[in-house]
Amino acid sequence: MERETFSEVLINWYHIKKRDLPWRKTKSPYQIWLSEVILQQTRVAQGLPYYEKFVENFPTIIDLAAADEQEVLRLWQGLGYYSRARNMHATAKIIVENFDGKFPNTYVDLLKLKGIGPYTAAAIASFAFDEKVAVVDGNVYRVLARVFGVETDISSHEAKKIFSELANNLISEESPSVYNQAIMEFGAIHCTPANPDCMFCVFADSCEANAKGKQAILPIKSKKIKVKNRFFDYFVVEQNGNFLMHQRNEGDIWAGLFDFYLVESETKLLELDEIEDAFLREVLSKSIIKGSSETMKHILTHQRIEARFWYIVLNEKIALSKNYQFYSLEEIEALPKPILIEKYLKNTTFSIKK
DNA sequence: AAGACGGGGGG
DNA sequence: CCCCCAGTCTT
Repeated sequence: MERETFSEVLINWYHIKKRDLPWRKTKSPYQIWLSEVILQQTRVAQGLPYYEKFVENFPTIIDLAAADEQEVLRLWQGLGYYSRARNMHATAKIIVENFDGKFPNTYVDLLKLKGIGPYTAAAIASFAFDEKVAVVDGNVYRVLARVFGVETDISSHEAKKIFSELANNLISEESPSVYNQAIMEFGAIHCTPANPDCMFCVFADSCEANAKGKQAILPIKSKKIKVKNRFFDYFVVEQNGNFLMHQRNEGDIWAGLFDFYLVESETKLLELDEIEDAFLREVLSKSIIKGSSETMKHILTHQRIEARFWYIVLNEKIALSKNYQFYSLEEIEALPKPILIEKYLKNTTFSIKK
């Protein structure tokens, strides 16, 4: 296929079929950046309400930079990959404080910012500044692998280079921005992972995968993720209507989010007499056990968590450690929390007496 | 080059 | 149950 033909056909398709999405109506690099970070590894349907919330709460990069990280994380709650929110917040501060609030306007400079990798730099550079640089995301891998019959393993080192070069050869000279939108839109709603609509495809006659019936195997992806089992016994310690929580550290899931006192096992949920944790032993000796929740399963891409929540009421004073603190239910509402914790709180009624 | 990092939706 | 999603960062 001629390159002119590919981008022209694609762009013609796009003008007819594109969805009406809010970040396509702006040239604001801030709003485009916001949408791109939200949409990393996230579907439009899931990200859309978050985009609206962020634009409403933080209309400008100044507002975002001025916010507390906890506030940003709370707004991000439920979207996952929380380092995206923390990196975005840190980058907002850098742009406001060091760059006088002006967004870097080239691919190369954008790439230097935290949380902005090759995909997002290309997206911002083309959408906001009309730079001719091709985006390469999961949609682009799929569309190009199928239409051009590229069988390079997309999880291999060389794939990034091969697909990137191909995409940059195909990109429209006149409207690189529209081309980038178009190829991703085409991958998202027409050339879908499962059941692509090849029957009514604008590339039906030229697509390699369609000719050879290889839609199901392209793109080729070899990497398999290992799933780790984890068992969480959470201790929901109440004292005078307040609950013990702390902010999770980096180096594990949910960094920066708040949860209860956690005892983890690699093999099974624990019974109370198996608890060896010294702090918890002391807490238990001074508490009334109100009961435990049903086992809750929480599935992440790379982890399968079984969790149980022990609700206990602490009657005596105790020395706190590890950045733990008591919070009222009202304060807890404002804290950023993992969905697992949010679900537990939602399904539990505490009989609090003060 | 490989692993870590969330949560939801579709088949 | 398995796969994928407008990827990036760390080791």
